[in-house]
Amino acid sequence: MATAGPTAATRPLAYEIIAAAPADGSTRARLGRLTTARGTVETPQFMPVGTNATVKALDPDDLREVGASIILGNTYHLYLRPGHERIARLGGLHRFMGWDRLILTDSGGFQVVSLAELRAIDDEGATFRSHLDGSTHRFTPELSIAVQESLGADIAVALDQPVPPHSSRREQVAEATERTHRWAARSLAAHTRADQALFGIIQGGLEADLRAESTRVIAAMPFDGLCIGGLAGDETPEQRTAALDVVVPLLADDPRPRYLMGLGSPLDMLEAVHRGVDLFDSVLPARVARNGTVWTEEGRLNLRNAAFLDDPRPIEAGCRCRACRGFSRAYLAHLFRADELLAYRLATCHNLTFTLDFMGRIRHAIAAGTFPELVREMRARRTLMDPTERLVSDSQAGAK
RNA sequence: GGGUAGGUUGAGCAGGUGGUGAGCUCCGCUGACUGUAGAUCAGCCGUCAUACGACUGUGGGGGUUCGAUUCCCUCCCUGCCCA
Repeated sequence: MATAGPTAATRPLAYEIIAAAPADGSTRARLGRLTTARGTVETPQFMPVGTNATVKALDPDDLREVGASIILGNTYHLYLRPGHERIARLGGLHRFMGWDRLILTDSGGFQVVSLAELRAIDDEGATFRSHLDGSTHRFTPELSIAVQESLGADIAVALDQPVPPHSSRREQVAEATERTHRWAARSLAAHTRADQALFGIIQGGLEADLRAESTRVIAAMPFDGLCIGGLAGDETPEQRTAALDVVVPLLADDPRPRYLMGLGSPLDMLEAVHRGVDLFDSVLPARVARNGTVWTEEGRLNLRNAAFLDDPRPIEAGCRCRACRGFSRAYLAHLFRADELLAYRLATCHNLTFTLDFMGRIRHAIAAGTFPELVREMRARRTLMDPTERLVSDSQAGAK
């Protein structure tokens, strides 16, 4: 059992390792509990993304029902609209959106990259134009922290400069990673809210030595948690694994939670947990749901496919979600074709339930000491949850 | 019954005033989506072909012509107006 830092009692966040990775090296998966004044989060855990102060298509009751204990908010988007100062005046992000469990706000660093065409970046900060109205804005580590303190997230994240896994030269990776380090230090210096945790981001791209260096630099700083950035992009599974195999061993004796930013495919998360990751976030389950794809133990289903128009079965027999409790695949298929709003809500509820329950299975397996077996089982089944695999054939889908 | 405007690929349209009509939007079919500018995007959507391409197609029939969606005759169908 370890707790984050010698002053844990006064820290805004405590991380307790409930079950450490076994000494036999069969897996680096571990069970943990993250505690803040607002509540606790069992890890490994998945955080649904609620960019615009909402997890698209769901309300807070839905979120609690699917089992979310922490969600992600976005500094960049909320700063632009409706404005962090307005949210602060209205009582903070939790009150504004009616969510009383944990919120982690992303720093806006990812948008610096995803909005690359609009960007001018230097050591001081990142300048970009709003995607909403074209107005010019400048993010600095200090502003990102100030915005996140205004929003009142339970966990803030230091501004970083992510590097796309591919299409980047080593010098670019090195430059962005070093800048991320300087920004990390400035973020810590700018952070003032004692009731808010702050996570730092490890970069380094796919360069092993840069990853290692970034891990050492960020881990040496007094963050409450460590994010692993720059993955969950267009890297191969092998490259992602290699990066984690560089980062996590260097954190072996570090008691803080490890958060792999952006990963959301169940099997991808399983593999990352296997390599020692505790937290994840991704738009993937919610986005694919809105676009008609739902995840099941048997594989992926695209509810827009004609095969489901006469399928009376629920998305997944035995699933506890509200979609599976009350409706057939045929009904969902109809709702998607009719562009009915209920389709998005039900499909999102299902995929988030599936994802969060999947993480629950992972936690139970770790607690039971059977996680390596779960990994073997899932690898063997290679279900359609994996975006790269297709599990359900049309004939199966159309079975009566 | 008379007049008038029309019948174009599932639907709705564009186009074409004698010289090769497969163009658009829906619908439909399939795929993609991983720190959300995404209830979005991409491909296909007459027939055959993996593809290159080939063929067919402008309501039906007939005529004129080297050649007809276009000109002529006739029939059918639809909207509107008048009886």
